[in-house]
Amino acid sequence: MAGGVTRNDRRRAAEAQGLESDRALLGRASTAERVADILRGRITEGWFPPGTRLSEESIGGALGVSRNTLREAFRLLTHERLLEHRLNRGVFVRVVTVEDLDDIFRVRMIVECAAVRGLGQGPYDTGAAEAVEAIDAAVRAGEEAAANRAWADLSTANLRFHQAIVALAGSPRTDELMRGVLAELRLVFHVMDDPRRFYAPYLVRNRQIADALLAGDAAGAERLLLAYLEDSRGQLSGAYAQRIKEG
Amino acid sequence: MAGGVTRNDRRRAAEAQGLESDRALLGRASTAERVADILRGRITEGWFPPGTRLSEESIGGALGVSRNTLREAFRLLTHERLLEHRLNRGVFVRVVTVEDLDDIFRVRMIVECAAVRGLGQGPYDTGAAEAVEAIDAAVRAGEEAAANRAWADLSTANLRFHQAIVALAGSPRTDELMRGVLAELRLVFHVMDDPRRFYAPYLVRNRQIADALLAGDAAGAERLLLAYLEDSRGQLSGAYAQRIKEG
DNA sequence: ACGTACTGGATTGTTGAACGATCCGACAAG
DNA sequence: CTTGTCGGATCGTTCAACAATCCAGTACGT
Repeated sequence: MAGGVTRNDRRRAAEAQGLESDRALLGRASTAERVADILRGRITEGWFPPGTRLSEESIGGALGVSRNTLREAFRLLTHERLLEHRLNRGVFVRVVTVEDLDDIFRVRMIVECAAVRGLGQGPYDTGAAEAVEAIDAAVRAGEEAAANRAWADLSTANLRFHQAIVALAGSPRTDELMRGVLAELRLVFHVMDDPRRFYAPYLVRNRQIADALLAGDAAGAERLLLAYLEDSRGQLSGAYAQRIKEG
Repeated sequence: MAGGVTRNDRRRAAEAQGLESDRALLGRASTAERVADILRGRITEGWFPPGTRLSEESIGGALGVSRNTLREAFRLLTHERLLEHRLNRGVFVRVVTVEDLDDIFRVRMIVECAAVRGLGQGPYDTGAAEAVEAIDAAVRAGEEAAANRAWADLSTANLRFHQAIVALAGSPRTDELMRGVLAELRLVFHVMDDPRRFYAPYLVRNRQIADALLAGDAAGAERLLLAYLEDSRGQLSGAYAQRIKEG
C-alpha cells in the first residue's frame, strides 16, 4: 500500500517517546465502556433524575448502539450503584434511601479517618507528600470556585478534596470504593434544592483540615475530619429524609 | 384456569406473614448471574488456575448459553476482580500481584480494625450481638474442621470469621467490599502449595479475638487483630512473592 | 543468520432480528 | 371492592453474521 503507515510503525513511535500516560486514552475502552461514560455523566449531572427508567430501546436508539452493547453498559453502572436493575423491568436511576445515606457516611468515617490516621504512623508513606499537596490544591480550587460563585465547581472541588484524603492511604481498592461512594453522594445532592447550602459552610473546615495536614498534625486533622463528617451527616440526613418524604 | 392461584394471592399471603426474608430466593437470578455463580465456584475452587483464559466459545458451548449471556457473566466476575478483561483478547482468571496482596492487607487492616473499634464506642450497635455470635460460630466451625483435618473447611471458616468481623460495622457497602477482597485472597491461597500451613496457626488467635469480643473488650480485640494481620501479611507476602517468581 | 513485514486463521467486538417470558395497566365479572 | 382475564410493552435470551483485532508462522530483504 502506498504511504503505508503500519500498526507496528505507530506502536514503535509511541513507545519511543514517553507517552505511556496517554495510552489509556488511545488504547481506548470498548463501546460499552464509552456508553457507560456518557450515561454516567448524564446521571451525575442530573439529566436523568433518580427513579427514571432507562429504556433499552430508546437509549440504544438515541446513542446508536445495539441493545446487547447497551446492556453491558448498564451492568457497568449497576455495579457502580448508579443504576438499579430490576428483573424483567429494566434499569432505573438509583434512588438513594436514607439508610443508604447513613451507610455512606459510616463508610466515609471509617475510610477517611483511617487514611488520615495512617499518615502519621503507618509504614506506607509512599507518595504521601503528593497526596497532601493534592488535598491542599482541592481546597484552593474550592475557595476560588466560591469566590466566583461557581457552585457546581465548588461541589466537585469538595468531592475531590475527600477523594484526595482517601488517597492518603495509597490503596487502589480504597480509592475505587470511595469513588463509588462519592458518586452516590452526588445523587443525593442532586435531589436537594440548594446544594450550595451544603457545601459552602464546610469550606473553612476543609481549610483547617488541610492546614493541619500540612503542619504534620495527623491526629488533629483526624479529629477535625471526624467532627466535620458527623456534622455533615446530621445536617444532610435530616434534610434528605424530609426531601424524600415530600416526593 | 382451574385451581388457579393468582399472583395477587401469593403476594398478599406472603406479605401477611413474615416471609420477606425468603423473597430474595424467589425473585431469582437471571441466567447470567447463575452462570457467574458457577464460574465463581470453579475459579475459587481452583478448577481454573490463575492466568487461564476463558474462551467464550468453549465455555459458552459447555454451559449451553449464548455468547452474549456469557459475556454478561464475565462482566460480573470482572467487577469482582476474579477475572481480568483484556480488550480483543478475552477474559483471564486474575493473577494477583504482590502489590495487590499488599493492598488487600492494607484494606483489611483499615476495615476490620475499624469494625472492631466501632463496636466499643459507635452509636451503630444494631445487631452487634448477632454479629459477635456469628464470629464465635465461625471460630467453632474452624476448630471442628481442624479436628477433622478438613482443611478446605478450615479455610472457608477462617474467611467467614473475618467476614463476620467486618459485619460488626453493620455496613452493607463494607460487607460487599470485604467479600470481594476475601475472594481475591482465596485466589492467592490457591497458588500456595500448602494452604494448611497458612491457616492452622491462626486458629488459636481467632479464638483469642473472639473471646475478647465476647468479654466486651473491644480495644483488646483490636490490638490482637492488628497483630494478627501484620503477622499474616508478613508471612504470606514473602511466601507469595517467592512462589510467583518461581512461576 | 537476523530482524522486518506480511499473511492467514482464530477469537473477540458489535450488530440486528427474533421469540418466549414477564410485568403492568385496564377492563369486565363476581 | 376484590378477583380474574386480557393485551401491549418491555425485558431476557438466543442465534447468525460481519468487522476488528490479535497471534503465530512464513517469506522476504539485508
